[in-house]
Amino acid sequence: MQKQPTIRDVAAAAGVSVAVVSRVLNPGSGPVAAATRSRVSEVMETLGYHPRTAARELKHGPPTTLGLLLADVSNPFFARLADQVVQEAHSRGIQVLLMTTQEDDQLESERLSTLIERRVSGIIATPTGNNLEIWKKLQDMGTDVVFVDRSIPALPAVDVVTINNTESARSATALLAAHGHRRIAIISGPASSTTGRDRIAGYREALEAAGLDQDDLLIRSAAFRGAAGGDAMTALLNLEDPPTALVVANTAQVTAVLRRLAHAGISIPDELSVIVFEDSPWTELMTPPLTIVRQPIDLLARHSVRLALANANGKAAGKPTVVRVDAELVERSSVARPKLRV
Amino acid sequence: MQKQPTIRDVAAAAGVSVAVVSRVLNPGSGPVAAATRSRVSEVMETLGYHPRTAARELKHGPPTTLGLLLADVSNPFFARLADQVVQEAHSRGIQVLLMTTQEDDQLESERLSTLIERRVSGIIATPTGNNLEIWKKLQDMGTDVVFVDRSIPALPAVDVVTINNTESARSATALLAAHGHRRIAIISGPASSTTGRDRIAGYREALEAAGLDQDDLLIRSAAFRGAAGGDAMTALLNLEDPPTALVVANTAQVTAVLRRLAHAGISIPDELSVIVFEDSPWTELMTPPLTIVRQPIDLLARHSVRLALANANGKAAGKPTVVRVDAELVERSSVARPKLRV
DNA sequence: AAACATAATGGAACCGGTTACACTTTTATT
DNA sequence: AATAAAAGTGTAACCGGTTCCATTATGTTT
Repeated sequence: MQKQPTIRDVAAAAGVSVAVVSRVLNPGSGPVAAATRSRVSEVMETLGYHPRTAARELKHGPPTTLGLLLADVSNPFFARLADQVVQEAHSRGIQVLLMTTQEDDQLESERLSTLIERRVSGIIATPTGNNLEIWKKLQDMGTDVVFVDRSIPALPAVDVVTINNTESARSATALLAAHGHRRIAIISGPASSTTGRDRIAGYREALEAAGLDQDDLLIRSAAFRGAAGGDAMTALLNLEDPPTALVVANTAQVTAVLRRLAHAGISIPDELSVIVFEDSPWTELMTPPLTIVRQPIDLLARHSVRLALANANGKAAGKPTVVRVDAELVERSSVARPKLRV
Repeated sequence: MQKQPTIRDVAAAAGVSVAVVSRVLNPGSGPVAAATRSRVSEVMETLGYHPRTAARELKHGPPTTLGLLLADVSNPFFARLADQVVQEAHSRGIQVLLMTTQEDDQLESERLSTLIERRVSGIIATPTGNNLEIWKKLQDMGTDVVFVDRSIPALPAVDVVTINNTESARSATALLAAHGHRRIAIISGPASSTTGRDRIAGYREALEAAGLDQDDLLIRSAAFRGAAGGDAMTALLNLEDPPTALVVANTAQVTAVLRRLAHAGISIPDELSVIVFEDSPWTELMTPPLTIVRQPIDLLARHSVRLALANANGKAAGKPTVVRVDAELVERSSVARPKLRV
């Protein structure tokens, strides 16, 4: 366990002052003679010198770290988002601190405290919906906050990057209606989430446009975590007049819903047409291949990183940006015309 | 954009010295009168004071950050690993810097440089297999390096946490042999990876134990990224004497292989029995539900974090620890007796 | 009440970089 | 050749915490 050389060690070994070494370290911060530069570089090499980030950040905390605060990373949607965010950040020389909330306010608040203490330049988050004061404080401090996938209406000043949830649910529902379905159900995220609300709104729009009756019994919310999706599915199956088609708009609950369907022996699409919000490669391998709503995760990531770094890069804090990217409806084989009732 | 209060602002406002404030900040570092403590705490609250991590780390870089260097996070195996590592780290008050290599030496080397500059206390990584000198240097510096899922034989001094790959592949192969299969194929990771090598070794052991002939044509390696798995599958199907059973031991290529099978119209398990190394909830939803090897990701994560923090917590650097956890063979319906050849 | 241990606090150096400013050389201008 | 401008380098302060050590207040023991 050798202790690391400092900038002064390098300066001494190269026979120059620390200022010169610093200039070699930060090209453009001042003139250095070519000969000196190469000598210093050489010394750094032989000494195995690496400047300490902590010390650098002390002077003027440079935008070198981003906080990525997600519900969890076991959900493939968030996993791919994390992957893309990390890649995008790396390509700009930025590091990513990954944190998870498990959808828990308290944990979220703790994570935010650490991010404050680290003085990260930006935060990309899927907010739980609470901790309003902390989010505000973060912005006051000049941190670039970007909400991705969801938003908090009570915080209109925050940049937001989401897919066009209303439109996605609308087109999925419309496709089912076009196939002749009249009893179309939706399982969505909790109504407390903007995601859930928007998708249900789109669903309603589609029903209305198709001239179909709305039945609140066909609208089910399922929490992001746990087995809520399965229970919602069971409830739908037990309805007096059960649905002939279903949109599973809560990404986190897709497999739980399908498991329940398999368990109940419901065949897709003969007994139930299904469209899911989920872009796993597995959806195509199912029997039958599932019709899906594909969310352009790479775009979400790219825009999020861009916004999270925007202010730090000097762009004055103007009005908040809202980016809404379109999802893609991929038709496969889980949607068919409804069977006539016996 | 208000500028943040410092410890001196707090000290001034509370009418005490910075030393006292620091002691309030770090309980146990020295005595503070109860009255003073509460007054200072109050001032910190009203001023909205948050100590800067960068400044704290400057004195004695405390073990507050872990580097997690994975191939990528879009792979569900790594995603869940990341999720568990983050949770485990958080429960100990440690933050996680997430980085990805895309299996690229060059990128790995760059990531490691940033981790060195940050003086992270520990690194959990799935190494590409190169950059030996950097890994060594990291250890010299006293960084706790833990390889997870894979290892580098040329670096025997590093802690390693993996599943028991040999045994996992052995038992999967043995199950197929027990069902009467004599032509059993395996698609595994590249032979350059310990994971790939160990699994093939286990496969061979099982064949030998069952008294079956070994045919190198039945052993296929597929790179971790890209479509290599599909090509390997095609090659197997085109064999003069194609296999009746298959172990897909390269987690990253499972869906690619299955896609090729679906495309070729091969029915499972009638024409081909299949066991995959993969624990996605989707495997159970397939037709038929797949027999899988389940890797105890939570254990991998827990041990990794423990080891990555071990030395930092004062435990002298002894001999390297190797943790090998057992995977679980979950029998479902993708394995059957082979059909008699016509 | 004297003597001493202990608690509470403050002053100032230090961690390892960056940077404003002063100073000394080169190089360019007329 | 004199002078101005530019290039190269060094000194020391600073960032915001932590911590050693000295000093003062409080409490205990005989």
